[in-house]
Amino acid sequence: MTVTLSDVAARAQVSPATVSRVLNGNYPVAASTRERVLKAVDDLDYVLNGPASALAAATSDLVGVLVNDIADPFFGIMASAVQSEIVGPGGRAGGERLAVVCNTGGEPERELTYLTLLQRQRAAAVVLTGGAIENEAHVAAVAAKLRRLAEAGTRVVLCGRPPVPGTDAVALTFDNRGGARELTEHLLALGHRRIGYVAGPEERTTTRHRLEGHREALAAAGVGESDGLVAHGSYDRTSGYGATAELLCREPDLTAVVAANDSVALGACAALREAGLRIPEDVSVVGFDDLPFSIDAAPPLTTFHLPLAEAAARAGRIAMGREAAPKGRIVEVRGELVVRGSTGKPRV
Amino acid sequence: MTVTLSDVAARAQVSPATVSRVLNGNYPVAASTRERVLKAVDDLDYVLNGPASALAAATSDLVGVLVNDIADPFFGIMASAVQSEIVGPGGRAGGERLAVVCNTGGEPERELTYLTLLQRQRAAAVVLTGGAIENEAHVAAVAAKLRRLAEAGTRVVLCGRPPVPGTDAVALTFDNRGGARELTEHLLALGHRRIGYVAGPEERTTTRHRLEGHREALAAAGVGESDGLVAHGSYDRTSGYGATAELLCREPDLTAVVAANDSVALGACAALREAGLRIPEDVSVVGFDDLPFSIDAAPPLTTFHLPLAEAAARAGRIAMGREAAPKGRIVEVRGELVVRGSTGKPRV
DNA sequence: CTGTTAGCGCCTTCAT
DNA sequence: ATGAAGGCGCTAACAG
Repeated sequence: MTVTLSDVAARAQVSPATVSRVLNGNYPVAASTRERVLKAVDDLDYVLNGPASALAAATSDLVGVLVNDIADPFFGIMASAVQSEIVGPGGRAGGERLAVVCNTGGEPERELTYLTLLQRQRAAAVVLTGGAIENEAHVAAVAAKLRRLAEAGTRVVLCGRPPVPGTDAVALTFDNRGGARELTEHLLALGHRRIGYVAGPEERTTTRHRLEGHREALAAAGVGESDGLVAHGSYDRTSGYGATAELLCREPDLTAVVAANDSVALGACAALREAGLRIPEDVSVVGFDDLPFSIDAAPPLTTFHLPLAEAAARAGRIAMGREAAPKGRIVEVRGELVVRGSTGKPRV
Repeated sequence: MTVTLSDVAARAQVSPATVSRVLNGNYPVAASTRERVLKAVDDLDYVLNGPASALAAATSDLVGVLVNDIADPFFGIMASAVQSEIVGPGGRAGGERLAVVCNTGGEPERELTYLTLLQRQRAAAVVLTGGAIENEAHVAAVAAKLRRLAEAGTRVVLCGRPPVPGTDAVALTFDNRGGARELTEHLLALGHRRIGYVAGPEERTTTRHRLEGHREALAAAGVGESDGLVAHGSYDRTSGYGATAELLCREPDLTAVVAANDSVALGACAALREAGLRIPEDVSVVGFDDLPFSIDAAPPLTTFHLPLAEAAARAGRIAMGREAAPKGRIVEVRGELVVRGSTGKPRV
């Protein structure tokens, strides 16, 4: 049989209540008593029953982290940072709190399913990372879920996505629009005029904001954009490869490609190389996010650096109530243009 | 107040037990009754109380995944694959089961702490990924913990680490020794004789096995290895950069560098380039794992491909009892040498 | 197929 | 500072 609190109590010759108090450390207990209890715990190799505690106390030490795909470093970095900040009351790392990572794959239903599952677990907090899906019905459904979670005492923080109307979830947004603008301005300044854009999936805030930034820069420079120069795909290398090949077909005179993110940019580079084009001599390429591998790519990627780990760490602290929520409950996290070898003057 | 099972029962005019049965779907219930219950659930926006269920049923739908660092794609890929296979009884993806990702940072105490926390949660299964720490006391402690978990009904699967003596945890091991041997043989066949080795942290099975494979190849070729040609560090780019610079100092005539993994290899490449050496004309470099970014590196990395996602998916299925454990409870996952642009003949 | 009856193991007032 | 008692919300026999 599994050993329970009362077993420990019996062995330590105290009441179960006392053992509970020692274990939770949130109530005065005589030092000598504590010793005895701790010894009994040790002797019996006792481990608290989480579900029972959670049921009785009506709270759990689970923290949900929603990501599109944890295999993508963009999300891995954020998940890691959140995790490092959700240490328990003791303060020791690897502490009491457990991170529940949920791969939504960017699918609306799974996002909702996981939110429900987290609610079911009575999660202490939930951090939603990455861009949101921009579908009216879905946004409303998410808002409703977040409201329920909040009512149940779960703190909700968004990291990398815009605030959800109708909720008071804290939002740390990324400067997607500004970053994209800077990247395109960089290309324009170099003299590029025929610029292709490999966008992410439609109906995503990240996709839209980055594309808007790009268009703002073009408009400001008085450069018209033919729609033929934008191709949508998913946020991965394969998609970048395919979309770029397609773009090249439609517009062989392209001198630059703006990619939705770094992975897409690498796919774009591969496609360009296969078409016999050199980077950046023939075509310049820019990414977005500045993931660790960007600096080691061939050539190193010009991109927009997002402080993912810092932002997610902050999200984690806010989720834990260890840091006050920002004024107005929303903050934009700034990034920074990083110029490397993948961009240069256009060929003549 | 939060709505409970009995509220639903009352509204549907059935007993709580019946509601439980339709919600768990593991017991015959009349279609009409089910309808009524489901409607009540919907009307009331009812969400099951996970801790309460777990307590009553003595099992939870939490699955632990231990990783060194989820920000590292090596672990991210495995965590993602495990996650995709732990769908609940319903079979629908994004199902009932939740993955608890635990970043141990490769620290022994945190590994034990998380194992205890998972035991506390009455996790349905635990998957331990990546190499293990080779410290006698720690191995014994882990073995004891795994035994307790198993006793409590938690299925334990190791993915990428050797079996733990004294437990009957299923182990999917990686062919680290064979892979390293093949990589070094590849270099030897090209004519290299002065080969540096940038190893991972000491006291890790992965580090030791890879180093052993390397030495086997050298020995088989009758090439002596001076200890000055091995440098230890952690499994990341920075460490690879530093260790390579150091190696270069000790042995400027190096014609090849074997790195502990792909990230380390990229760091090595950076260090070599900064020393004015071309890859592979002056120095060849090989990595290990074949992470996605390896193909886009400059130059593309020659490495040893490990089917991480497949292996972890299998680990996930075994952990869920959806796939039978292999004979003898241990299987070696094979990899494959991938020759790319980072290796060539040594300079003359 | 459905209702009744006991707990699951712990936390938490309320006393002492 | 400690003990006693009730209940958190659900599941799992057991009847019927």
